[in-house]
Amino acid sequence: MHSPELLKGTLQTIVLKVLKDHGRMYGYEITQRVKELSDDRILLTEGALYPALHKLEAEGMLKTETENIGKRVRKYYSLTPQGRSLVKERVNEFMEFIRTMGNVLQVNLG
Amino acid sequence: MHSPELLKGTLQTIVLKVLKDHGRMYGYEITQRVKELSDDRILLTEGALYPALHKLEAEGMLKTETENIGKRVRKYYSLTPQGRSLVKERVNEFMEFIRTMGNVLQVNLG
DNA sequence: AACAATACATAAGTGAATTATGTATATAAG
DNA sequence: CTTATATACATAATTCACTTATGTATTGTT
Repeated sequence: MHSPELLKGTLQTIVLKVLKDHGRMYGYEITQRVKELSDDRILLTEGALYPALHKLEAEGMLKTETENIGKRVRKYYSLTPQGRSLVKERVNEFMEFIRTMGNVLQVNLG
Repeated sequence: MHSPELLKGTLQTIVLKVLKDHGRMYGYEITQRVKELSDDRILLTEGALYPALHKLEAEGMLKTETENIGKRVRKYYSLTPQGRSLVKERVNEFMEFIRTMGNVLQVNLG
């Protein structure tokens, strides 16, 4: 696992980008996908993920559809057009941040 | 300026690496150097910097020398051998984090 | 004379996260 | 069969690194 400090501020970016790349997903699925993509290095906690999803939905960035799987309920999230813009913004912001950090730390990233 | 959320957790890494690259520096000098290296994108606040320096000193990562410049006092910080190890650790940690984020976000960083 | 820059320091407040707790179904193992 | 693990959601309490605010004082600029 990563020193979790560095992860701060990246949750929204991660959630949005994963949703963009994989389309319609439910919360638990997002945690598993991120775990897989990060080779077990990023383990999203439910206490962080669900509030983040609710917030993005309230802001109109995500829309939801509820599905019954057996007796269980699944809540699928997908990007709205607004959400699609936000992904680009957030990813660009992150890449810009990395470029800056590369200069400050004088290291070659990527 | 960057969305400051992303900066969280990078302060120690920045301070240590800048001290490694430039040797003996005082607090205000560090803020100016980082501002310059980041092209005005990272502006360290005193409220964050000074406590961070004090903590690193208390942990034996930095040592200090006080100098009188006119009637003003300057506190110069430099890395201890332990501090030198920590820099490598922190920078490696950051690069590893970037690599992971590259995989999760499916983008080419650097 | 007034303002900005230099130079340190610490206390109060914020907010995104962790940790803890709760509910419930499905499946594998023993 | 019953216990543990995985699936699936949700929210409240707490933490802690940071921002913001405040304080002191010297030096350089307009």
